Amino acid sequence: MGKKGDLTKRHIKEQAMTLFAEKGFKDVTMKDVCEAAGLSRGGLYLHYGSTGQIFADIIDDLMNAQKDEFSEKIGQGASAKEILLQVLERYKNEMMDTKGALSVAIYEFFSADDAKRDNALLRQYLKSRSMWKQLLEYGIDRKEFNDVDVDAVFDLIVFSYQGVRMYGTLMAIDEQTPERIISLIKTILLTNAEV
Amino acid sequence: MGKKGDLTKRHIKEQAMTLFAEKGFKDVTMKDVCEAAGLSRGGLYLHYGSTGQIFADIIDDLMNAQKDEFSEKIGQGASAKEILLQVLERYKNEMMDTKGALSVAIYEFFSADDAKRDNALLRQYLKSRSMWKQLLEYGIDRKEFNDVDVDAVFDLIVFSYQGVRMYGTLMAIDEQTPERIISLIKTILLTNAEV
Amino acid sequence: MGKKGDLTKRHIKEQAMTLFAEKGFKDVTMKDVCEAAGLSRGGLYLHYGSTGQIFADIIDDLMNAQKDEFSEKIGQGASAKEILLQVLERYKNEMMDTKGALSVAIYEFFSADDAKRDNALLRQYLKSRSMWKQLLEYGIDRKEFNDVDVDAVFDLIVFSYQGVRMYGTLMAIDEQTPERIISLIKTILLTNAEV
Amino acid sequence: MGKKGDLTKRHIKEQAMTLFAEKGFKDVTMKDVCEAAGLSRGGLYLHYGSTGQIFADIIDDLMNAQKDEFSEKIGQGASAKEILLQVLERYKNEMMDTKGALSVAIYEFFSADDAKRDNALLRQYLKSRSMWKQLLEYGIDRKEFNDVDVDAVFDLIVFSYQGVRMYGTLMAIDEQTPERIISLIKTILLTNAEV
DNA sequence: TATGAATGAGTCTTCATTCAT
DNA sequence: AATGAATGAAGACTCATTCAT
Repeated sequence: MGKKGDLTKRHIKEQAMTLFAEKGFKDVTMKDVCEAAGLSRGGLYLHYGSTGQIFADIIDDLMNAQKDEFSEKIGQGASAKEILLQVLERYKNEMMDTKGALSVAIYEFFSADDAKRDNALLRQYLKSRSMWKQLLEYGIDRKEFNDVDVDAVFDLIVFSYQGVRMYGTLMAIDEQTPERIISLIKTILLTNAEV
Repeated sequence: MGKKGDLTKRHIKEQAMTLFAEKGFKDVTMKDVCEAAGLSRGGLYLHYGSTGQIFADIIDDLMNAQKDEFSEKIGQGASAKEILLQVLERYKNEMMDTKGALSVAIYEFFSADDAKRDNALLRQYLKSRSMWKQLLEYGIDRKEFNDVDVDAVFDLIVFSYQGVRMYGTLMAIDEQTPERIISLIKTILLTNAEV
Repeated sequence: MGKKGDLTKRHIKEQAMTLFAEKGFKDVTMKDVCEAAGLSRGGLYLHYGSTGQIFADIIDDLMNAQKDEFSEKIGQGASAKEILLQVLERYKNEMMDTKGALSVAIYEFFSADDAKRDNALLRQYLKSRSMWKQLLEYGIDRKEFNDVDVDAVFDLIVFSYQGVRMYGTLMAIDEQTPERIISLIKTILLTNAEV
Repeated sequence: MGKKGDLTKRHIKEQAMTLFAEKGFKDVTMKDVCEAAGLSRGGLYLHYGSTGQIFADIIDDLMNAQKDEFSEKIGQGASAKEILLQVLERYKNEMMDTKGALSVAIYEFFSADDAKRDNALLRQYLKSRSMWKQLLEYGIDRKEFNDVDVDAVFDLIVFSYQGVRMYGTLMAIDEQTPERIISLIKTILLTNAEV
């Protein structure tokens, strides 16, 4: 527990994350990581054999860090609308945070090699879907949300969100865009969308 | 016009396009293109100095090939709903066409280097936006569409479309997803969406 | 026929052969060959992808260069004893030529990797065997040689020859050794070995 | 004597021997030995500074283990022919034992570097020679062996033996070969070789 | 004694790019 | 226009070796 090697690994991941955020996945070399982490060639290879391993480790950490943000609140009988407004607010901010880190890298990483694409992303998507469905059904039950096609709304939310995030790294997206998308989603869900 | 060099260039672009579709942008080398095009090193360099030039040329061709599909029909007084259903049908098919070519490469190309992101994508986005706004306003005018926030609906359509296309290259997306998204968009726009 | 590339290849093989003779197979690096041949890194890789390929090519050349030295003379009805004495004389000289080139390298090369050992050496051995058997049987027929076990004598000749060549590269072998071995072989074969 | 360090050294040598037998000398790295011996890098270096040291140590052990197998029997007035047949039987078995360990490694080790070839092999050769000469002269004295050139016969025996052992690691040698060679040697030595 | 993290040198390998023909 | 040999730089990867603990 907590050996020296683990510290170094964490340090490598932190430095590498910055690089991935800046340059995407494919343009980061082991040499880059060495220099960023202040490690020698051999020193880095002691811990990771490729940028792919580093990236996969980072992704793993991120995914494990993500928890179900809805369940607890639903358990406490919170208002579905409140929960929704909160998460949409967060989504909006993330959509606007263009440099927001890893989307480019993730895209390159998972598109690189069939071996990688297997699971991680899909698992993440499914997890997110089950969370959202729970919320949406909860809201519909409580008559807080309109009686929509839960799957459709989820797909619309998640893919428009991802679309904006990705295109935001490629071109200057109008600041109003996230705003507008979020509003429209509210309109779809909330009966009296006096947002 | 129509010199031999242009023929060779076209041939190079065709072969390179296949490579870009397979491997994305960053992983295609000039060497790859040489081999694919059956040209010698020197021969290729006579026409293009880098994969970036080839790709930019390809993108250019694609964008120039895209014409305003709505204007004409609107001019002829066609039904807004009909126009909408047609284009959404096309979008749906494109969303399902996973290998559908260049999205990965485009993403890598435009995310690569600030110099490149200039505006090609943005121009494309704006062009698309003005086309859609024209259609949407036309439909609202004719009472065929609900009285929605035109900009918001456009953003929702285009970014959810792009989101699906991109994620479709990263993971196995449920075949129903494009279906559902398109239906939901219809619901938003069409008063009696008995789709 | 006779392109520039072939000239370069020959040049590479010549320079590499010197290196292999000096250092054996495993200690010669592609870098060594580059420098010896006066070629750049990339230049060498244009022609050969590994020292193994170079070595295999050299071995191939050597084996193809080797011709049946007995057949013709036998066809001319030459004296078996004369043919024998000539070839044994050559063997003796080769046994004494310690630096004599590639034995170390050959040993390392063929012992390296099961894939390589398959054939080349065995084929060479079998070719040599059939040549020798022809000579020995010819000599026995003509009553010039004693009525020996042809296979046994061949094995004794070839393996003692190889044993001396190999050990000669490892330690200082008595100059008389080849002499003695050759004489003994003559005694075995020739009825009145007043050699 | 008999310290813990000696135990570790013996353990290292045993594990390394396996590696040398498998891969020859040049391809075994200190890292390999670490892993095989279950030692850390630093731990191994405490005992040996290079694979050369380990190998030299192993060779030393082997040579010291070799004792004069003839003297004693000769002293007891045993039959020369019996002694001969026994040792030739052993040689035959060793020739057939292809994986029989260290010949490749020995060859690479002693051919590697002039510094190493000093004399270990030569000493071994001379020791073996004096043993054999003693036996051969003993047999000739007792009229059990033909009156051969003792040095010549020794060289023939030892080098054909070594030749077979070495080539046996490079190519598939006919199982009959050792048989035939040994028989022929008996024929040379024994008057009535009704073997 | 022993550990294992870290260093740095050496080699491999692949390309973008040039140039004589 | 086109060829393809050649260059040289960049990055990958592996070890021998050291050293703080």
